[in-house]
Amino acid sequence: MLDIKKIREDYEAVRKAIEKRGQGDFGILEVFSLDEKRRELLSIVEQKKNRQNQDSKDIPKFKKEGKDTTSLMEDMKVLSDEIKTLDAEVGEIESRLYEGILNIPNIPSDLVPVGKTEDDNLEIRKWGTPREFKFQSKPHWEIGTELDILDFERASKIAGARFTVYKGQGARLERSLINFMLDLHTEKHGYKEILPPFMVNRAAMTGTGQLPKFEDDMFHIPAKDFFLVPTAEVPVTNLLGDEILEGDQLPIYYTAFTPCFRKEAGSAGRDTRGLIRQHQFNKVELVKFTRPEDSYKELELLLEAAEEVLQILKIPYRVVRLCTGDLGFSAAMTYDIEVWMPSYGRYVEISSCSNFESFQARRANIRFRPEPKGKAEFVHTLNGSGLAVGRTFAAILENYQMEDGSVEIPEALIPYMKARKISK
RNA sequence: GGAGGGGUGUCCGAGCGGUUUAAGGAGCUGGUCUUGAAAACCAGUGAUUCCGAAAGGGACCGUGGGUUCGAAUCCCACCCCCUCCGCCA
Repeated sequence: MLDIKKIREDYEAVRKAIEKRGQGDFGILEVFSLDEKRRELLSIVEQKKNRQNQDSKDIPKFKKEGKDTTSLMEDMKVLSDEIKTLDAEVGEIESRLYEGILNIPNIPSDLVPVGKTEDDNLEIRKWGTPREFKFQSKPHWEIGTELDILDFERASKIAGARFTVYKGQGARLERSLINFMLDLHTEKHGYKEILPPFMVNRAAMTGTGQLPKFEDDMFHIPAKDFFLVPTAEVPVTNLLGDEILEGDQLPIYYTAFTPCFRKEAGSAGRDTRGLIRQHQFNKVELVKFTRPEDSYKELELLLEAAEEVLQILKIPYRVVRLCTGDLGFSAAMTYDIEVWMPSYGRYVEISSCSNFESFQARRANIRFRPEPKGKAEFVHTLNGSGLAVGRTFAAILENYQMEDGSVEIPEALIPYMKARKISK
């Protein structure tokens, strides 16, 4: 959520910045005029309320003095009705204003390149060299099926398309990756491990920006009006919602493993095979709460922590900075880490590391005191995948496949797997 | 799921239709006293939010509605916490 004061005072600049996303102005003018209308009505109704407050003190006083209060009460009735009408009008405007401002995306940072599609993203760096296969390499879904560690057919029998069953060493590899990532981030990078609920309420989903705009992408549990988490970002960021932190508590680093649930409503026909696009996938997430002045420095550190997973696993990747057209709704700036996927013959997103600045903090109401007794300010929130586990699994199968159909285990995972390779 | 109890300011806690601009206490800040500290005493004290340049005003007693001239206080719905029963890993 943007600061309404900023829209009010700096309307043109905000509108221009939003339009850099290339998807129109998101109704910012309506928000601007609703805000004006609201303040206009507010001063009228508050004046009337002041009079109501003053005059209603007379009633008990007069009654005590034995005076007749009938005519005063009749006047007050009229005033009261006026206030009710105006209050309803203000309420109506406020809810439209709130709805409107919730649907305006974040302002892209100046560091974000202006562009339309992912082709305009800025490559920052590459790590590792894609392996050249001396045999016909296979896509991970074939490797996994042949080794009987992935079972897509039975998954679709019990659930449907875009689900997977992991079996045997496959299940163990997935579990090993989760533990390896959590161990790395907690032991080396100073993140505190969180295991949150996998369902959250509407307020939490609104706090991080998934609602109201993207309700169709989420799995909803009508019985309790809960949503299955689309990413651990939602429960973990909202963990500190409606709190005022002390300045010396910052920065706060959290890491969490959760499954993630997404409808993938708009991606019918894309990545239908394999682990790349599933309704349910595992992810280890990194979340930070920082002082505003530190957030971009912290973003670099968060990105490096996520990159280190692939470095240790020795899988080639590159880092891109998303352009304005590819930037997510809530983000001010995002780096994607893209892993080399031989079956795709290109780099595929495996992590998205973003600085949301105060956009989520304002929605979720997460503040801190810069000085011990000072005025509370919004923190900056950041998060990134560290990493998407299913895609890491796929990348290992493809990048570590052997000619005989077996898969070598990356060195760092051997202690977790208690095996050096997966074979039939 | 059933039956009770409860959600009040930084904290504890009173209030159950109108001098409540939320009692009292703790804490915090300043002062008096003291060689210093503690204690005692005195004074101050919404770390909330909205409008406003300011003065000032509005809102806020779990959340949302309602009744009323007037609601922390009455009514309805919902959420959360506690105790007991049922069910269950």
